Formats: sequence, structure tokens, C-alpha cells
Amino acid sequence: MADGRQNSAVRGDSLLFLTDEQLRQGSEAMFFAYRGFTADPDRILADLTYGRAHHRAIHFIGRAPGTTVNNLLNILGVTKQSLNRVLRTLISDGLVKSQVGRNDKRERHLHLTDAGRALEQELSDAQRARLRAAFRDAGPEAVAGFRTVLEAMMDPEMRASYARLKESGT
Amino acid sequence: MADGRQNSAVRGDSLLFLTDEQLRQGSEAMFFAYRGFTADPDRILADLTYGRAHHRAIHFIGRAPGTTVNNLLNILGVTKQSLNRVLRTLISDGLVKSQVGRNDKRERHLHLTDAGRALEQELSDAQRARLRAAFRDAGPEAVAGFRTVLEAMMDPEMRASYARLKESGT
DNA sequence: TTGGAGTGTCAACAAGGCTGACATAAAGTA
DNA sequence: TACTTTATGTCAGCCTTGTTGACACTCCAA
Repeated sequence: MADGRQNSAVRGDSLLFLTDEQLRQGSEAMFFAYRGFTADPDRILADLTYGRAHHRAIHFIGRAPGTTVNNLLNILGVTKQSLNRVLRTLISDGLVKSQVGRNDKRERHLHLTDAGRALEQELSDAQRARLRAAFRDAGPEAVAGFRTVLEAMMDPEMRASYARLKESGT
Repeated sequence: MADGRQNSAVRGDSLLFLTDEQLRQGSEAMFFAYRGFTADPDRILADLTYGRAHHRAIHFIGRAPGTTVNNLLNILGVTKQSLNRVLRTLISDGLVKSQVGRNDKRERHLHLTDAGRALEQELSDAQRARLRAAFRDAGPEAVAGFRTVLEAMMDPEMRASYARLKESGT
């Protein structure tokens, strides 16, 4: 990929960060970084019978206690069958409890049990340790940029879910 | 959320960007963004019989033509059985060709065929379109920060692979 | 009362990870 | 030369996690 033939490059110095080569490096950075991002929790989960899907369920239940199955479905973007399989094991293993809704008894509200919270903590700690080191090394401005780009990369519905979670955490 | 992005982070000496809440938002941003990142190529691949694993193989073969199986194995971080299954279909479908090494005849050097290059282009274009839009919206400084943080998030071996690819592209 | 929403579950299947075992050819080494 | 190691391929079998399709049940709302 010679820099001469990049059409975005010829428009001016300010757009050099949008060359195909830069974008390709961006994708590769995403690929390698995501590997690192999931590596630590994956190691913990491998010892249990759990996988990444369990981690995601535990994470978002912990983040939004009392959430319904349907809401979780929207956040995770999988089928109810797929989620249900995961929830079933988590419930029967006593990490998650499912409560019939008071207003609408069709809904199930999901909460972590103490054991669930403990595992959530363990997984989050592992993941956060890496992120914390990365953030600290990169510095506040880089972190702000990191989040700006990630947010711009999301699908609109995902961006909305993300924003809702962000608000609920403050 | 009082003032748009809650950037307690922009003050250089403050460590508020390292709070657990900020880190948690960082993980969630990674999760949602990665979904967006893979969504477009996934849609193209779904129509063919291929999956994300095929995309990755095609991408890195296209990026480093003539690479050996072992090298690809290290970059992708999967087992040879897993990679071989993917390569077998790509070769028999005429997207990738495998050549016995000249110096070391045990090695196989992998190249994309014209058809392989065409698919690689189609997939890259889809993925780059989203990345380009995100980069443009976020601006050069944010993109620089994005890459700094991602790089800091990688495992050292991945960072080395990433650096090698980065150099080879310039 | 009926339709539809929210949920759970069964069955079947596919992709793509994994391990283990074994085969082959080529290269390196004692 | 004989032995070992490396690079690769392949078979078999297992797991997780995604998918579709079908069906049942409960309950809300029109």
C-alpha cells in the first residue's frame, strides 16, 4: 500500500489519519486489543464450566440489578434460547436469581446472589486490572479519545444502551 | 450525566479517569464497539458459508502475502486444527493458494488468489467504512488516543505482532 | 374472550474453539 | 548415516455458543 494512491490522503495533511493504511491498522489494533481485553476473565472462566457468555450475563445483571430477560436480550444481542441456556445454568448454580415481576408477572427480574456478586467481582477485577494499567499508561487524553472513537463505532441502538448504562452508573 | 461526557479525566494530574466506574464504562464501550466493528463483515460472510474465522485468515494472508501457516497461527492465536479447517475450505474454494517453500520445503506459503483478494477487498471496505466514519467523527487526536489505549491493552506478544504488521504496511 | 407479549423449553443444527493422536516430509544434528 | 525436531496436515471427538423452528404457559389489554 503506497501512500501515493490513497485517495483520502491527497486531500490534505489533516486527513492523513483516514488513509486505508491507518484504518487497517485501526482494525488490527481492535482485533489484538480485544484479545487482550478478554484474556484475563477467560482464564478464570476456563476453570469453572463457564464461558464468555456467562461473563457477559453476569456483568450486565450486576450492572443493572432487577433487569428483565428481554432487556438483557437487547443488550447482549443474542437469541432468547441462547441466553436462556446460560441463565439456566447460572440460576441452578445459585449465581443468579430470577424473580417474577410484581406489576407484570410475565416478566422475570434478574439479580445476582452473593455468590454471583463474588464471581462478578473476581471477573471484573481481572478485566479492570488490565484496563487500568492501559489507561494509566496512555493518560487521560488518550482515554478520552479511546472512548470517543469506540462510541462512534457502535451501532445506534448499542450506543443508546451504552448511554443508558453510563447514566445509571453515575 | 450533567455535562455531556463526564470528563473528570481531562485534568492531567487527576486520577479520576481511573475510577472503577470509568473502567467499567471502558469495558462496556469495548464490548459494544466490538459488536459494531464486526457487524458489517459478518453480514457479508453470512451469505457465503463463511464466518469470522475465515475473515481473519483472509485478512492476515492479504496483509502479509507469502506468510507461513505457523506465522498465521501465532497471529491468530488458535490451534492448527482450527486454522487448518478454515484454510482447507478457503483453498478448495479457490480463495487462497498454498505453495511449498523454496528454501524450506516443509513450510507452506499462503497467498490470496484473485478471488480471495476480491473478497478481502469487499470485507475490508465494509469494515473500513464504519471505522472511517468513526475516525472522522472523532477527529485525529481522539484516534491517536484510541490507538494508544488499544496498544496498551494488548498482550506483549500481540503488541509485537501488531508492530510488525504496522511496519510492513508503511 | 381473544390476540399478542414475555418467557421458558425442547430439538436440531452449525461454527469454531479445544485436546489428543498419528502421519509425513524435510531439515538439522550427533 | 541415524536420530530428532520442525512444519504441516488430518482424523476423531468434545465443548461453548450461536442459530431456527415449534410449542406451551401466563398474563395484559382491547
